[in-house]
Amino acid sequence: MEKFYTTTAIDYVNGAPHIGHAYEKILTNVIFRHFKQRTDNAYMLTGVDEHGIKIQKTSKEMGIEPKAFCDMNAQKFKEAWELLDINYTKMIRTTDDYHKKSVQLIFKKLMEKGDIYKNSYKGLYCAGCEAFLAEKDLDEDGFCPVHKKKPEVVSEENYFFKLTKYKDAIINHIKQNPNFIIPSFRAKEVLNQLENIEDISVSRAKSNVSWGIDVLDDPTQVIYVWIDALSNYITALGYAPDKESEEFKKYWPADVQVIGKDILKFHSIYWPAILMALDLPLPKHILAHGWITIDETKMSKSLGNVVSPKSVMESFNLNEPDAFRYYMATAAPVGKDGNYSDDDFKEKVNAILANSMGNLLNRTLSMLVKYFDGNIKQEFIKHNSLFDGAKQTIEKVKHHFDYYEVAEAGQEIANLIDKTNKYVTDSAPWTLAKEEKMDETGHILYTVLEIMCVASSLIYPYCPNIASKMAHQLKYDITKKIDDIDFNNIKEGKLISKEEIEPVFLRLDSELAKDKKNK
RNA sequence: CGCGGGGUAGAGCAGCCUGGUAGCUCGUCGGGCUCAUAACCCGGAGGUCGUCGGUUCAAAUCCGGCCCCCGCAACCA
Repeated sequence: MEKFYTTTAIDYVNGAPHIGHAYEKILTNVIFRHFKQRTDNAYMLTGVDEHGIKIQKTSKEMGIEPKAFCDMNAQKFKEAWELLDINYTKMIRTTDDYHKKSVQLIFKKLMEKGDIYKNSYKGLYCAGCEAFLAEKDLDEDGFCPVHKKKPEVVSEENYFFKLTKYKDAIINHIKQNPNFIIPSFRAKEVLNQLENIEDISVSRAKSNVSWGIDVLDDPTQVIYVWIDALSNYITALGYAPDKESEEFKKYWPADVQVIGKDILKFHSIYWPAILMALDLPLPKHILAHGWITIDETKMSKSLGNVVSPKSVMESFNLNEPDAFRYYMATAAPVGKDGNYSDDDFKEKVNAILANSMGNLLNRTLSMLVKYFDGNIKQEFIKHNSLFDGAKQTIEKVKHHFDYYEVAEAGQEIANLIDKTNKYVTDSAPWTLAKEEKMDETGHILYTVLEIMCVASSLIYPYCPNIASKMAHQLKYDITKKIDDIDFNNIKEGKLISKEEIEPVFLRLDSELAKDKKNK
């Protein structure tokens, strides 16, 4: 694999990041970290969307400059991703100078090409929606159903993008590339939507919306969200119509662009059309993920059930995000909705990260110390048929990631751990040790430790801190590429002492359990 | 007839494309083990796979009707 480029949607910085924003970033980051194990040239882009009427309004209400308001909120997103160990390559802000400049040139190029034209638009405008509404969208009273206000009749000179020109090409592309949209059932939805598309308005009168990127040579107009926000995926790499950067040439087209199902239309219709108009190749895959509900209820500000990643970490006293990352990444099969609840979170991470995986390493290392003072002897080191199974697990995990099945890949890893736990119990090394069959005992422990090296590599994208702690106790090089994983990691000699053994992940209720015992 | 997704053990889900003894995780009950983070392993109980009908030697799986939930339908991740 030569390179891997993945992107997230850019978040609108009108508020603070919540669990939904976090879900997408974690999902993308797990994918990114996996592919980093397969190529040295992996790139993950994330970012924030900062223009538009809502930010203009909110900042005005707060009495500060829009840019200052954006700075403040962009920082919150940045901090949240740090907290979650999202090691993105770059975070773009649509207020960045290089982005604004490129967007202006992109707009200009599309105009010169004749794909953008000026037209007068008269319609019912809802300020809350920041959009023109059709008659059929209004309720019985002629009000905007979302904002319960009567839209104003506004006539505006706008620039329009000839979306319809690319309609057939996009339909063909989707039909000829069944994996372009993941999951595939969403492709049907998009094809239906394509039947009814019209040219889209890509600018706003500056008198209405001033907080945005100016149209070159037309001081009355500001570039609207489509071209501004969607272009981030290429401007971040240094693309401009007059000059394609080395980075752009290296990474574009994107391998997978991760987005929420709500913005699929824009990413599978508008975005491809813009790329076609620029004579650029389309991304290989658009991955539309589902929603994370909270206790089976859709998260919304009005319900007051918005959960922030920070609060989850705090309520469980977590000082590293691994458990949260693992839970989020495996919360739902690819493209489907998942649910978050405190109980389920605790249950799941305890079962897999502590009881199965953490405990397996712990019990094995403890025995190695107890029976061999932490030493691996030459006689222990020989092939075991479990290695063949582990090799298959690696292939299965890779295969799942090829289709961005992050939760499914996680399940494969859990299966490997379970199988190994069973192997330990079935072969009962503690009994063999009593019978003084020491070579046999040692071989069993050695086998498990080799498997744990593989497990640490595989779990690394989900839980980088836990995996690193595992690797440390195994003296294993966690930076190893996935295709270089072999079963020659545990060497003859001293591996570990009693003091060095420590649980890699503690049960979330372990303190509680202790308290109960004391009573 | 707007479009789409779904209805499978107490809970959450997989299986459906490529029909052939109904599976996973958690919970629950019983047993085992004692190396380990009250952990780990084994076994049991629990489902007429929404419903009615069709195709077939055989249907959770294919086809049709109906009922019920949930999303989307110009920007809420």
